[in-house]
Amino acid sequence: MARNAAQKAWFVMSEVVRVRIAPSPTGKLHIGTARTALFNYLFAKKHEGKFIVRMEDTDRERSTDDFERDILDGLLWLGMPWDEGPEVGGPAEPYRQRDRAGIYQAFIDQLLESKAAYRCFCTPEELEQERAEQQAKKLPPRYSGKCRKLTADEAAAHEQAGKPFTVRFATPAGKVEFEDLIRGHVEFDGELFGDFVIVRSDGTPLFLLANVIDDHLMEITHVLRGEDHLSNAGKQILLAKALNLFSPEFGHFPLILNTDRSKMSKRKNPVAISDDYKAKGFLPEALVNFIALLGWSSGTDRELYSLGELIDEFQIERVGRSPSIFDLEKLTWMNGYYIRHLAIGDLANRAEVFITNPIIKQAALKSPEFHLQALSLVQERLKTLAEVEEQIEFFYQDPVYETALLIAKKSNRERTQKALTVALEAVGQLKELTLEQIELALRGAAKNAELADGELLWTVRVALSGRAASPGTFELIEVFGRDEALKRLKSGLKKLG
RNA sequence: GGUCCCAUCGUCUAGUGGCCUAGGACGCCUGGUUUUCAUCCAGGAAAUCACGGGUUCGACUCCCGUUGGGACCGCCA
Repeated sequence: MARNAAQKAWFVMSEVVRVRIAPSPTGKLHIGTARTALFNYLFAKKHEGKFIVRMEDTDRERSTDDFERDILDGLLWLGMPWDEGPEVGGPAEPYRQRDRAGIYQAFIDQLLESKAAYRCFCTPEELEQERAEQQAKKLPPRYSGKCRKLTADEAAAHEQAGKPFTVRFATPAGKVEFEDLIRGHVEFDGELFGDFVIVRSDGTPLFLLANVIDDHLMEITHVLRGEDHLSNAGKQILLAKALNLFSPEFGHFPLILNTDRSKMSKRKNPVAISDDYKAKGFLPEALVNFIALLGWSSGTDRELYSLGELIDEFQIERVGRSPSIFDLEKLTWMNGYYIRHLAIGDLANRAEVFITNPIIKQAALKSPEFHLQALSLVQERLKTLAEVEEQIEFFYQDPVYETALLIAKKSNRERTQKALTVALEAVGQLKELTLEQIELALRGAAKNAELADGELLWTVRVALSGRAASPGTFELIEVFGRDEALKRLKSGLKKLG
């Protein structure tokens, strides 16, 4: 636990920016947490500083290893590896609060000794009742400060009797003020905080306290987090002062909202990066780009940025103060944009996990060239990777469709039969299967048979794909090759009777 | 109930006193390219800048108030 001299010296000398993201593993990586992480990451990289992850798992009841795994994997997936934190270590090890349990006691003792904090013997039931009464009287729910008035003897007697106690901060009266990087001058009246609990009856510190101590020990220079922590900053500044510690700079981002303008929540929105976005076929590039725009803008008309470009352009002063609603439609558009701009091999790699049909999987493995060609034909119509399988299915399996679909809008059965017949002939006679030759042959065939181009091309396309909407006729023939194309045209003709 | 925060097209936003009869993006509509869909291109509708008062020669921009919305007030973080 003790840092060696070299590390200590390094800390003292460092003037670099050190920021942290402090998630509690009580749920999967949340959109809001991801955005806070991103802004911290961008801020750190922009200033050539360190991005640190600290797991705040003091809530043992709700914290799980699975959630921690999900959060860490999510950060990595989004492209934000941490310089210090779980699994990579660092000079301020350990980076999980459950492993730091021994660190906090000295600080708690210091607070108790200096009378900046006191033991509270009130039971949860008493407190709950007190709160209920205050609520009923429409008074602000705050601790009465009852145990603060206990004499040393009374407190000792309670302790002697083995009564469980929490530790409360004796919040000093007076103003707390600070300059928030995003909100500007902020001030609170200390009295309004009440004497909040900083240590549980089991002796473990609460977030408010552990946070301050760890930020100090980890030499955090800037605390950048959601606006829901704004009043906590006031409490933590007070706490730091009582402990004789410097407070970091603070910056509080506006919240991300549900459509009904309440704080974005699991109930009303898909918020889990892993389950709701990664698993649904969203690209990390799109998510990062989109999330960055929730609250931040460059001041120009530009909206498309890679992570690297974001690092170059990001300025904390350009983060806005008003909350934003998460717009899934725009994210989806952006995702499609990023998919369209993927190199085809890259698309294939990323789409792989979304292809579950064993027939397609095997065939793709067997002839990767064909697979790549099929993918490139559907690439521009994908909004998410999850749509890949449905889109390329007909390349691998005989198309299933209603006979009527073969007949183009302004055509009829006879003309369609004719179209298929002459198309069959034209494709059969094709010397080389280039887009140009295919088009020439098909259009020529239509002309000779006195058919509109559209009549013929539509039915050929449907015979090949089985779909009302699909990639173009010429492209399909080129990718399928003569034999497969012929086979499908024949089966189409047969359907027509 | 208290404290704090926020307020420009449906949504994300630009705008820091005159360049704004408010710009961009998503979505929506129309047209073009085209065998279909998608892409792409061109165009359009869409914000009395929440409201009311000031300050100023001049306010989306500054000040005050009102209204609306939100966050926080836990032995959660």
